Amino acid sequence: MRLSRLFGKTLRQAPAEAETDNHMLLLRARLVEQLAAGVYSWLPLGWDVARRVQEIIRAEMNAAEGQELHMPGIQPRELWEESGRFDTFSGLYTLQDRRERWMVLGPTHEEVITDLVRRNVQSYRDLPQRLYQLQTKFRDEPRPRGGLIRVREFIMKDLYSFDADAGGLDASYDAMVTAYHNIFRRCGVPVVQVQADSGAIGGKDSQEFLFLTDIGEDTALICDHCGYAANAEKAEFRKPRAEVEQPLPMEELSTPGQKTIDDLVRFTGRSHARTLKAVFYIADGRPVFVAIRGDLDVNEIKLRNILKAVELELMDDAQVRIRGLVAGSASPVGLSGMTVIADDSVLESPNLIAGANQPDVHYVNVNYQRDWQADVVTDIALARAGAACIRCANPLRERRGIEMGHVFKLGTVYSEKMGATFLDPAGQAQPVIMGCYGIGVERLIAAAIEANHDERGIIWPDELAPYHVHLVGLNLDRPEVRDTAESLYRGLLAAGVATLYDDRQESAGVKFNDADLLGMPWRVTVSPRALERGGVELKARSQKDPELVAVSDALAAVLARVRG
RNA sequence: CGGGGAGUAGCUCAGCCCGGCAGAGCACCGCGUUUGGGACGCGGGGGUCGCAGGUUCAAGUCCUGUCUCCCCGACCA
Repeated sequence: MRLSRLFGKTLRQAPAEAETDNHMLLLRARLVEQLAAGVYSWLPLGWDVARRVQEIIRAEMNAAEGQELHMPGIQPRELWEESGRFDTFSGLYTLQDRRERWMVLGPTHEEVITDLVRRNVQSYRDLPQRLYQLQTKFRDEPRPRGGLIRVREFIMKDLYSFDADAGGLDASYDAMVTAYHNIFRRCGVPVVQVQADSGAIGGKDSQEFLFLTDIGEDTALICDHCGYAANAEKAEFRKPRAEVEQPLPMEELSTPGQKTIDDLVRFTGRSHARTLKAVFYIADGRPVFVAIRGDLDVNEIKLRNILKAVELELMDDAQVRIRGLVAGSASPVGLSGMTVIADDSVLESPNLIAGANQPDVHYVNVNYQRDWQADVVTDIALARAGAACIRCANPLRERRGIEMGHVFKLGTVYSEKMGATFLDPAGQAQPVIMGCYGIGVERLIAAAIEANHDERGIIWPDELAPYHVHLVGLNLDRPEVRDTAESLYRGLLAAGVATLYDDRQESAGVKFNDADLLGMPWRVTVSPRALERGGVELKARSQKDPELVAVSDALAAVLARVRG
């Protein structure tokens, strides 16, 4: 490709909306252009990268016995009602056709693939199946952000596995995990595999592949000692033990003006772990009282899962008053009329300080079971940096990360609801056991740039580079330069090397800066200065200084490096 | 949805407080001189100042409404 003909000129200044390095580089190099919030066009150079990423994904999916197919973006609402997700999947794009029939723009394809499988799989002999596609997804995100990091329309690789038994699912899942590591390695993006919450997709086990970076919107907790790693949404940890004491009689304590846990700690001189924190939520319209030890915070994802709630929000002041709760001194003691969820930290923590549900009064020596009970006692605590690893008790490290891929063991949640069954060897109908596995292409490319750039521009990993050689001609008005450059260009093309030839009438500075910005792995410079020294210059994007190769050997030398 | 910020040329922004000829740099076009890390001279093209309404002799500037975009949070894969 001649750079003079390439659609889209590089930008010296990034548009104001870009804040992260990858976003600025995507825009400056003209890989993408924004059309609306979270909606982007791929320009030719960017689309070339996107195609290469998709080819890597295809190769790895095929190697893992995946079969590619392609499903519709427009899906009938009824399918989503069958799975129960029409009302629960937030951000679903819906539309009506001319006969006023409701349709959904697919944000994911569990429903459609399960429908396909129930029509086409009858016997255990038809299993396993691993079916995937590279397809455009639509999600009406509450807040698109970070350039390509969170968008409303994007290409996703989604593979769905169908197995006859749990062992089959494990094999499919493991094959995908291996393939994912291969994909991210080939794209130059380091990842850590973490335990994850399965969210709106459903199912039991799920893991995410996080690219650790300060610009990430997820939080990972990592144990460097034993290797435990989990998304903060899911992370478990060993809670600090309470002091062992005999339960003492519960008493009132006058606490004028003391409202927060911190107030109580200062006022009483007791530690945070000796207090009981109360938080109130509305879960799908129902009031919920949550109690947790004062040194811990509520993990709202865990809480939502316990409640099986779609919407979970903190009560506002008016609702708190209506329910008869006293903010700042709310108490589970004597509480009735709402669901009470307690973190298991309260079980073996005797003699806590809790609210008394009257202003300026707290109770001391509150003990679970004797003084109050919850409807559910379980782990609903949020893990933080320094918390003790659930496996080995060493302190966890907290890092931000971007979710590059997510794998789920769905089990039979969809196959049971949608009647996707097969006959086992005994002739019994069984629900198909499913898994699903997703990678976002846009996000992967953004991460690849974030992980592979310097202050001058992108440094493409070999497999993603839209061109492998960036051929720079300086002073192309001189015949010996032009002839050498043109001849090299033709030679590279004939040898099948993807080459971007900067044939513009621009100064050396402009051309070198664009070469660094665009980030092709190899730069070949043809100039009067180099020719006088008997050759052309060859430099890797990652190297500082070029080497000189003889004109007669130039083509062979470049080919050796590029293919090396 | 809550909080904050911004919409003026393709990009970055000034002008708005204090109403009075729409500007700069980069980019673009022409001519010439240049060419090893974002050259220079001369000449030129490009704007319903997000949109609607209002106030005024006069609105980019003041008022009201509205839309869009960005950031933080909520939420979400």
